[in-house]
Amino acid sequence: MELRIREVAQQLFFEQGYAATSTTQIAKEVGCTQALVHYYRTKENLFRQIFLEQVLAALNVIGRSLANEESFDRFIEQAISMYFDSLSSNPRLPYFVLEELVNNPERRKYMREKFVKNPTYAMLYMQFDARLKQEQQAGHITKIDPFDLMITIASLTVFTFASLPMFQDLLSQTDDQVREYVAHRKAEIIRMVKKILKP
Amino acid sequence: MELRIREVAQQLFFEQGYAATSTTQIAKEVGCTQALVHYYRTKENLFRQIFLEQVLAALNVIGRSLANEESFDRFIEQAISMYFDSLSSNPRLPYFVLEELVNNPERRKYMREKFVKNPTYAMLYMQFDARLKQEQQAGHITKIDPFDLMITIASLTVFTFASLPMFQDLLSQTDDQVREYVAHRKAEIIRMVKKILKP
DNA sequence: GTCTATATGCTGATAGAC
DNA sequence: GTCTATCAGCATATAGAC
Repeated sequence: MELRIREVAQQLFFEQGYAATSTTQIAKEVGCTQALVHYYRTKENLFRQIFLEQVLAALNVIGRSLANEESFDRFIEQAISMYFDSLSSNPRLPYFVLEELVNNPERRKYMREKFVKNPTYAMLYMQFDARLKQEQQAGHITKIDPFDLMITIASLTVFTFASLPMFQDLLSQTDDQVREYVAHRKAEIIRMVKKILKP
Repeated sequence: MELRIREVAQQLFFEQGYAATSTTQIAKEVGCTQALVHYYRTKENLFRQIFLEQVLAALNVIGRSLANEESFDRFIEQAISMYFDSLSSNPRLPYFVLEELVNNPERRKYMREKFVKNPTYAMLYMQFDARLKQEQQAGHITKIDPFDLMITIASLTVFTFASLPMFQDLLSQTDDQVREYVAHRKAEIIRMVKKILKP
């Protein structure tokens, strides 16, 4: 049952956020009593495990894309493409992470300890930085700050997924139209980032 | 007192979101009883008035920027610049609107009725579309879908402000550093959008 | 208009039987 | 491990005195 609680909790946290999801609701969907959700851990503990796992998975995708040794254009294309694809089965993740980090200073602190100060993840950024400098010196791309590039790609990707429910409802789109829209934005973002990077 | 309740409520809704803000907290900060917050209206009613007012103000800024008759580059520059400046005194607004629209299907429905189906705002988009087509035909900019351009600018702008608390805490930035970062992103976004639009 | 007092419901969490 | 029963706290909202 522990696994089922985690699965259901994850889905509900994704869909509604932490504050809007009650342990009672989790229990109801799992089909157990509310007390059982608390037997293992507190709500905050349950959340943290799920949150951490998801962020790690996302960072993993980014990490793997950095291993790409082809041309920089291909690298950018693949990195954005991989990220889009991994999010297509998890479209609520970007908004979920954004929401919890924006609303909860405690979690930002937790993330700083866990990731920013962690050599493994600091290294990811160093690799990205090094690769970018190398391509600049070879004249393949224009001079650009690695942090700026990172934020730009994150902005375009995260917003695409975070605004999906808005987009769907405001413009009365069907599920198929939404899928098409995401595919279109993926291609468009790749195209734009490449253009931005042109010398 | 009615005005003070609205002012305080607005600030708290901005900072914490709708769900996390209680009428008790509003009353405490106003300095009146909790019952008084309910004398005029329900919490949802109070929220809607504030929400509507803020979205209208934001749309107004966008509307005014469209009136710019100078070169398209100047127009883009001014539009983004105006939006950034108006948000600098209201940095929580983009996240606030995003959060409430993502989390609440009722409010998306409300927004669709209020804005998408409203000729005044449909016209804003038509104006933008017309201007873009005109500049394309004159060969000043590359061919681009107006909706794509809109979403791209929104992504870059909204994410800059929405991620501000994250950015500040994760990288331990001072308030001055944050201001500098926002100014930097503003310039960078203008530069990128111009480059994307180059023929 | 602003108050006190209170209704009603939901929350997270715990104690303790089996 | 899973249950029942129950707690204390906080939420929104309302009734009614002044």
